[in-house]
Amino acid sequence: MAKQEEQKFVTHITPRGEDFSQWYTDVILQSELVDYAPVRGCMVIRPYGYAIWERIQQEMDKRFKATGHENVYMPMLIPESLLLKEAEHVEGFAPEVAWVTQGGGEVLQERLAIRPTSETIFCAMYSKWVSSWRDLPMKYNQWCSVVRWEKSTRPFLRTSEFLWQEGHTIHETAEEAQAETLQMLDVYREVAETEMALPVLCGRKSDKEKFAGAQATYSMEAMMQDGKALQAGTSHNFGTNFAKAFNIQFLSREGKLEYVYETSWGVSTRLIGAIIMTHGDERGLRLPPHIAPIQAVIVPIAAHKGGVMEKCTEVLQQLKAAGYRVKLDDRDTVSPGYKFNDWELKGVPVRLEIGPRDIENGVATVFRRDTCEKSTMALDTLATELGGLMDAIQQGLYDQAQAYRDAHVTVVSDMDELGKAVENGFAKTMWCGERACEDAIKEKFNASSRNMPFDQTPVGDRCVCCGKPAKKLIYFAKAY
RNA sequence: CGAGGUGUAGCGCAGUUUGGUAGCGCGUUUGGUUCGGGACCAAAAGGUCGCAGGUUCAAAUCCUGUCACCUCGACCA
Repeated sequence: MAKQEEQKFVTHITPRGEDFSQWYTDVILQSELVDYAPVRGCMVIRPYGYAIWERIQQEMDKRFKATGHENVYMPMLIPESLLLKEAEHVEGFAPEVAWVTQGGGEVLQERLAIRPTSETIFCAMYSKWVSSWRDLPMKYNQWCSVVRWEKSTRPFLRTSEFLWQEGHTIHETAEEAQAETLQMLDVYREVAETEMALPVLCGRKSDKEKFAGAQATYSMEAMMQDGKALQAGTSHNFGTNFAKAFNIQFLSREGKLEYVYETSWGVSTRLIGAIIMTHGDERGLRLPPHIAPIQAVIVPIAAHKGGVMEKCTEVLQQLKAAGYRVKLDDRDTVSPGYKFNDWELKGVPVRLEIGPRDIENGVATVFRRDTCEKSTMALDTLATELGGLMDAIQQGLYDQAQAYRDAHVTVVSDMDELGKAVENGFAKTMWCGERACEDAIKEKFNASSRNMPFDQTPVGDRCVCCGKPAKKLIYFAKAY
């Protein structure tokens, strides 16, 4: 296609290569995922954006249930005294907590925190609910929003209030808690890879980067198209830290009073940001078929002509019956060309054009969003052929993202190389395990340690920063 | 909190240097013709120029103050 023609499609989005932030903002606003709220640092999630979140919820929830978890709901307001019980936890969250100090015209005796996370209130309830080893494990999850008063915000990636899921579990033994921690990280990885087509790097966080109050934090890290890292999900093992602070005890099989072992894990609407910044292109979003709220859109051509709308409706019913999420764009106020661009911007994986010419030939013109290629498919076998196409798009997006990620991970062994590597991706390197070296890298390159992968096959024997004997294989990157 | 920037129609902006009738593009409304890659013609609606003072015959424009938002740092999923 000629260059000028190509340009026509994207006149209203800042080209991705020029200013990635601006591209991101243009895409999320113009595809009607979000709008800015009249509240500091908050966003409004519009129907199309929320539909993506619902898809993620469905996929996650399915797996939570399958691994024996149940959904509950905890209050949004947490008494200050409760929040203060675990010292590290308070220290970590205090600066970004929002407080309620009065209600109904009265000043409260004890101010209430708007939850920045719900460990404390889950702990308060668990201490009440557990008395015997027979009560364990307790594996609860909640879908809710939390508030963190961040200094700077960006839709989906960091907002003052955000939607998420937080699982909180308590167990009889350390081994069980560790297994739960790793299992849930693996659930996240599996959903990210198979449903969202996001390749992720899983591993353990350094002590500097771990969750406030955790014994160990594990994360999955995704790479955005500007080379920056996005922490896409975390799973924490608290050991007995919180149990001791909140006095969550049970009588063991041996009749002894013991503390429970606790975990928590969460993913947020940040995942939507990850999908956008991983798969998006010059025309806007590209949604993987598995999580796309609309998998195929039917655009009638010359809709006023006899038989066109009838055929479109027929195909709609046929595909719906086959289990696809399909939409017929029957707006009569805009031209087909406008619709093409509109749905491409919104990332719908497949577009079916049906006009007089197609009907005459018994076909639909099929446009796939990932490659922007057009072909035709026979109308009578459309429902089955579409399945193969969806799979190809799902896989294509994953492969493309993985190839990009792999091409932007650089193995480095000294600080100069590390500095260059984090300019356009991740640095994979060796580390002595000292906080001082992480601080130095942060100071020098504004990059942080992402995680230490489970596969610790060394790429050297010296710390990239201090040169002392290395203890860990680790990733460094600039992060969102 | 440090440094920079921006506030004019629903959105994006011009106008501010040199004070003098409030402008443009997109969108919206109505009618008509169109419909295989962001259609066209005609008509119309839409503004306390962020807010408060001041200077002036006259302020979007000059002066003072103030508020909000954005970008980059520090902090974070």
